[in-house]
Amino acid sequence: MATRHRGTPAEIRALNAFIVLMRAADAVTARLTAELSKVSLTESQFGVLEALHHLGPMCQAELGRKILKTSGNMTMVIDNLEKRHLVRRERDEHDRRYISVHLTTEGEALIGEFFPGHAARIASVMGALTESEQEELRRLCRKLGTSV
Amino acid sequence: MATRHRGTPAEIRALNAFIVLMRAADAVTARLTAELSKVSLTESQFGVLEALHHLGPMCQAELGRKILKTSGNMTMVIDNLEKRHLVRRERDEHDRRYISVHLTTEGEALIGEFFPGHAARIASVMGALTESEQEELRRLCRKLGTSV
DNA sequence: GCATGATAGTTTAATGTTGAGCGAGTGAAG
DNA sequence: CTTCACTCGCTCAACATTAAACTATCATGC
Repeated sequence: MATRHRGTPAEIRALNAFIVLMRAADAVTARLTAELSKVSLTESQFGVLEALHHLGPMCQAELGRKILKTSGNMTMVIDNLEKRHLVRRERDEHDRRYISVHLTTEGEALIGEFFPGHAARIASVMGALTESEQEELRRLCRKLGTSV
Repeated sequence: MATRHRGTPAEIRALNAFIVLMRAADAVTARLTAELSKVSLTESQFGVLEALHHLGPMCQAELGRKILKTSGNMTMVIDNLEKRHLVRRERDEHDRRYISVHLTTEGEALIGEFFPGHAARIASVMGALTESEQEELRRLCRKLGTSV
């Protein structure tokens, strides 16, 4: 049989906290991804549309930095958005290395219609916690996220 | 310019809590994935090895339930582990639909050597929080995860 | 025995993801 | 001006991921 790993109580406590953190993040993500799939958007595609919607046109590299993806990845994600005419590529005239990505009218309509519901769903899910619990979760996660 | 979404204070609070939750989960995951890549293991591959190490041989469908992946996915992940001789497939004689997956000596050695450090790294990351903060995070995430 | 339905695993198409490397364009230092 | 370092976007190989269709196997009920 397998040899189990035995940890200290502190390690076991940390592992338990870690596991529920991951499960919670997965559960919320799964809930939101299910809604995204109804409009045939992946998480990355949504991230791009949302960034363009809220921040205006920007180049692929900057989009990649916003949604934490590599440049090779951005090429594919934007290719697929472009196929559906949700975004449009435009070569920068001043610095020809850059390609700024713009929402089309169609893309603007889609994200403008989808986002409010998306935000409401997040609020609904987080509503499982009280106001003070949400503030505490925010504090703990911020402490954790900035320490890594 | 883009039209910003305006939410209620409650919605904004929920969105902020949501964002830091996701960032924290991403940050911790990135930290662990970086270590996994040093032994050329993906998250899914590690999940399979860990499950086999701690729970003993089991079939692909059960492994898929453990690490929350589809059956089609398990075929590829286990294919890749098998290529590296870390696991071995064995057709069940009683019910020939099942294929039980076993760790090889090589696989057992790898996960047995890697796991303690993995657990220690999780403990180290979670150590950014005090003992009571970890307990509180666990409580909040459990409440959140089970309500979705 | 045989039809029916359920389950295990595989395959395929589409998308995502990374990492590495490549070619084009830019800017600065010499 | 030329070289050098850098950035940008693209390509490629490998692996991940899902959904759907498919095959093989088993169990149940007639």
